[in-house]
Amino acid sequence: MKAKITLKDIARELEVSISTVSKALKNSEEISRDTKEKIQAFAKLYNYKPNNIAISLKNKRTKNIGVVIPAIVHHFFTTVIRGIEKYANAKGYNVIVCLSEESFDKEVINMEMLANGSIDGFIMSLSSETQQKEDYNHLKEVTEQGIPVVLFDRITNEIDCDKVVIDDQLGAYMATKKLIEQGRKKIALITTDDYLSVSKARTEGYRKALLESELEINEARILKLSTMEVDEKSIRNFFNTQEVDAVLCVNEIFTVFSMRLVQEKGLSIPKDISFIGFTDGLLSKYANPSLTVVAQHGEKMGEISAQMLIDKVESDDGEERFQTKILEPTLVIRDSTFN
Amino acid sequence: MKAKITLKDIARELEVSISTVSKALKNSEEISRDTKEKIQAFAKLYNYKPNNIAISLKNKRTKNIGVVIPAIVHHFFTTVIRGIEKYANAKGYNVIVCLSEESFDKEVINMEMLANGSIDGFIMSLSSETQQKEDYNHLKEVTEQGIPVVLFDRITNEIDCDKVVIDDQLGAYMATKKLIEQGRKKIALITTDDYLSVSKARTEGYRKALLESELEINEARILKLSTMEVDEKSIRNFFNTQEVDAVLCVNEIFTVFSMRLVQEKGLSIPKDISFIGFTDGLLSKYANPSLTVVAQHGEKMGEISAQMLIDKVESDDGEERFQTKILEPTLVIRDSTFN
DNA sequence: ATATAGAACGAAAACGGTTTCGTGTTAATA
DNA sequence: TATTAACACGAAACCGTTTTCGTTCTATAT
Repeated sequence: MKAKITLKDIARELEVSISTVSKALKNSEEISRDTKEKIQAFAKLYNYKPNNIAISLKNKRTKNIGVVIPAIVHHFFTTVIRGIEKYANAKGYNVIVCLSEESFDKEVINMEMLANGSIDGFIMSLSSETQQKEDYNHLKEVTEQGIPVVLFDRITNEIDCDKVVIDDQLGAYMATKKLIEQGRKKIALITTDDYLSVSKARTEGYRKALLESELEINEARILKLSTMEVDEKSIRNFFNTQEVDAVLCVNEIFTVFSMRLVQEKGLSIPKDISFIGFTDGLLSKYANPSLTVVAQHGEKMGEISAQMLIDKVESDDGEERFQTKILEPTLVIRDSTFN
Repeated sequence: MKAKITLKDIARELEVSISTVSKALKNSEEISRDTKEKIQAFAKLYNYKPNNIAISLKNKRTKNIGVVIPAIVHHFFTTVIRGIEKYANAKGYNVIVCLSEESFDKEVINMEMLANGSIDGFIMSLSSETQQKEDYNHLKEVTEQGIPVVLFDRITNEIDCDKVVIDDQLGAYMATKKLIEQGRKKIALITTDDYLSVSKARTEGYRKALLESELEINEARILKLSTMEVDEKSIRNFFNTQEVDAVLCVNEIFTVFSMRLVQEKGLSIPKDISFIGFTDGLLSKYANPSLTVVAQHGEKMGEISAQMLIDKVESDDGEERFQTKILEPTLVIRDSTFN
């Protein structure tokens, strides 16, 4: 086991000072050709690499960015991470991922752990519990300490920081419009409680499209699930009591699950009933029939978030100007609707 | 913006030495009651938290663990991360995730970035390119430096370290046996090239089961895809030329894609043909019909990996004893096979 | 009154770098 | 020959902790 070699080791071995070694390795003009070559050769031979921690301490910059998300076993979030990784890595940053698992407390703990010097900034999406409680003190503290934060997807207006979202309302609006164009009249919406910022916006888009088309908004056709898990009983009951010819769901899982229920009842998709979901993940592509969805462009969202964060981190902090980037959702047409 | 307060700040403000503050905050016996109370009160008031980086430098321990995986948009890997997070967080560790994206070079770069002090140990699964090249020098270097490594799922025998895998051979064996028991005679295998350790093991399990049951092994019934992406043409061609009554696939995606193809041909699942896949993910649960799969227990795998790694990190390094944990796969029966 | 022990605290080294500011040597210039 | 500038290098501070080893002072024992 050959332990890591340090500047001190090189200095001792070559009988020069630590400063000389440091400068030589940075190719400083101050050091003579000969000395530089000698030191550089020695360093290469012993595979010297500066210690990141020491550099972080000196520079007060870790080159780490903290990502706090509610869950990772969700296609959307994994694509966002991928985008973040892509941009961050290219810029020499590492990504520390923490999961809140939709819990407020975990979110707070994770942020506190990271905020004590481990990272240069946060990219995060709020846990459902946090959005429910509307308690954002942990975010306030962090921003007040001057740590940059970028919020994506599940955001809040309570915090002044950069934000990246897709236009959820527009997405739902586009989807609903599409269904209306195809002659659907009784369009259902399966969503979660309004405390989730995205669900709320999507519900608004749905309503807007119906209003515009002078279709009645039948509240009974809006199913609000209190949890993000598939509440089989509620969904089953919904389809047993409501007669609908199209369904918009706020995620993939609700969609494929609903499709199965109506297929069991002998309905044909999209002949008798159409479906549109949110999130262009594996399920959408491989479901049977494949799903028409509102794509959220998670990877792009991750890249933009990372870019905004790193810009802030590396800027000389002159002014505090925050922006909110709103990405346009895209409708990906597949077989759960007509073309 | 109130910047973070340091020991030095407290010392200056309270007119004591830095050492006294440090000791007082750790409730050292050396410091008088009065002084301790005064310092602790002050620290709490200004919300003092020690700087992680400084502590890392001092202790030569970062409380970070590096996770290097080939991809994150894969259900299996996300469940593993979840397991790692769960255990690591409970032990006060943070998880730095790096993606190799199946690339050897990225894997090497990521490891080098992290190996210079950023982490206390690695948990990783090899990229396909690495397994193909069989070049493990980056791993050797890291282990030689005394950095603990735990390999999971995609492992190699070339490296002496702890390992966690499921018994892939057994998984494939169990699955194949199940199909045989149900009267299937012409069982196909859709896999990837053998350089992937897991694919190789699964192929062996498949062969073993057939041999045991004295069924012929028809090499034409084994489809080896050169990439992990869905090679639509090859798969389509395979089903057009081969007559089979059951299919074992090494992942979910191959399975659902194949199911669709045969469904298009008018076959009924599982009446005419059965399917079993690997990985108990969303696709399996929500496919139509739902998938019978060999569950890999990713979350458990992650937990165990984290446990093994942290044990090593925190042990006093007395001896170098490495173990390989082999988890038992489980057959999850759903609707793509008979019961 | 003197030696001694313990209490309470501070100085300084250490972790591994970077960087500023000397300083000694040499060579060029007046 | 004296002055000066350039060159090549080293000392030391600094980042924020922890920790060892004094040191000072007081109180007790002799």
